[in-house]
Amino acid sequence: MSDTPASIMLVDDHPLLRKGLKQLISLEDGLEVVAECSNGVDALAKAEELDPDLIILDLNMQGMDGLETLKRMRDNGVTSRIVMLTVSDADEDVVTAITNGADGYLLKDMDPELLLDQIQRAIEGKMVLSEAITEVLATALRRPSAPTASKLDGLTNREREILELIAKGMSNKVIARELDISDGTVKVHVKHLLKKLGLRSRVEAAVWMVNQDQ
Amino acid sequence: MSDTPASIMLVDDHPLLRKGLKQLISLEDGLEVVAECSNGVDALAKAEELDPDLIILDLNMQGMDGLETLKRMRDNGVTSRIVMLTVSDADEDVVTAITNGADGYLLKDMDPELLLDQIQRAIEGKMVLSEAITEVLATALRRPSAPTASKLDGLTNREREILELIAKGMSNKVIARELDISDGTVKVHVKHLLKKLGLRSRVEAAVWMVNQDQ
DNA sequence: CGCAAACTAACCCTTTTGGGGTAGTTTCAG
DNA sequence: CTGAAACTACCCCAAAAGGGTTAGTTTGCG
Repeated sequence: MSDTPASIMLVDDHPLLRKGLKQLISLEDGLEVVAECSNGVDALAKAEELDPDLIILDLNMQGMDGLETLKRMRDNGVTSRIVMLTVSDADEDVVTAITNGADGYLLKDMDPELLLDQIQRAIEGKMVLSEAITEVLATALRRPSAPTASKLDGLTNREREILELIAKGMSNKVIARELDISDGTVKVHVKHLLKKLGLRSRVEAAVWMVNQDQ
Repeated sequence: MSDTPASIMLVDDHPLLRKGLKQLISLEDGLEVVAECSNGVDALAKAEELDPDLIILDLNMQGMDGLETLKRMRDNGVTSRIVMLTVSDADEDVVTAITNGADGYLLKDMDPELLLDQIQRAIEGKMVLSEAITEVLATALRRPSAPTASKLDGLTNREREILELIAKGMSNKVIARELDISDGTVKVHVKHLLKKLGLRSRVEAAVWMVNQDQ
């Protein structure tokens, strides 16, 4: 062990969870939480400013989500080890996270003691993955590239965004106002996303999407 | 204040969140966490055994969810005050929770200090609701439509049948062939069912329906 | 730098959708 | 028996959706 404690930054929009995590970490010698952020934007700034040893990053956040935050951090040259922390089930996001430079992917519902172990291991430079996750990753790697992460990945950000709005029942006009673009443009995106997904109408798209995220 | 501390039971399948909550509560005089459960089944047994003053119940749990647990507790004669705790946004579940006997509905992402206040108020016998929730409840009560009876019951058999096909993404023409009636007739049924459900398009209907049967 | 992709927007056109109406048949409760 | 409701089907019409094209701007990559 080194003489100075390892610095850890927490990014999660749930104050309670941050509190729990911080308290858990404080129990351990050699670990110190040097910053807490509740959103991606703050996290970006803090990460560059403090350059912590480890960043624990929530995947599901309001505004800029964890994956986006991760990507931007790496783009900005942040070299801290970054571990994604996420609720519940084995997401397909794990592949995206790893390819975008995450050093680990842990589930929030794991045993606290085990979580602490994993945090230690992450700081030591190892890649840490929850049990349930390793399988997902394994099967993902077994299939070299494509079929893993659903047809959603074939869509551009805008298309995915619009698909989500369609899945809320919105019309092109409403979506246009929501995104502040013309409804003609929305139609273009809808057209493209339908073609990419092999669907024939926005209704099919809505149903598909709603069933997609259970 | 009474002389013995108020007993609190935590039910949540996230150990971390339980930890954070427990730590938060321990800071407060007069409050004591007497039990923690990670699932609904355990919670049912513990609740009857310990009869705590307050049960804090996670809405989103694996297995038996919070609402089901709540209902069964009340069915079993548990008289503890029960406050639902849930992630993020203003669900419509709040109505179900309240009608099923919940004494409060709080969001996990609220400020910890405020949460503590609310817990105190709940123990004092008050109903506690997060800011965002009061609105939902208000609008829900403003429409005394049908608490449980679902708007589906207002539809005729044919309309319900067609709604289900819409929820599979089918167009009027396809539905017509499926049911062996003219597409003009399908349009009539769609028209009626949209009106009855207060929706503005088949997309909204599809989304509503898919979300309806989980 | 040059090129590809994404995003934007407009044009054209056909099909689909949804709202209004009338109207015939059947079925079922009062 | 009478009447209401459901189901059927058509009419008209305006709006929305979707498919095709062209085209300008920006962004990122080699």
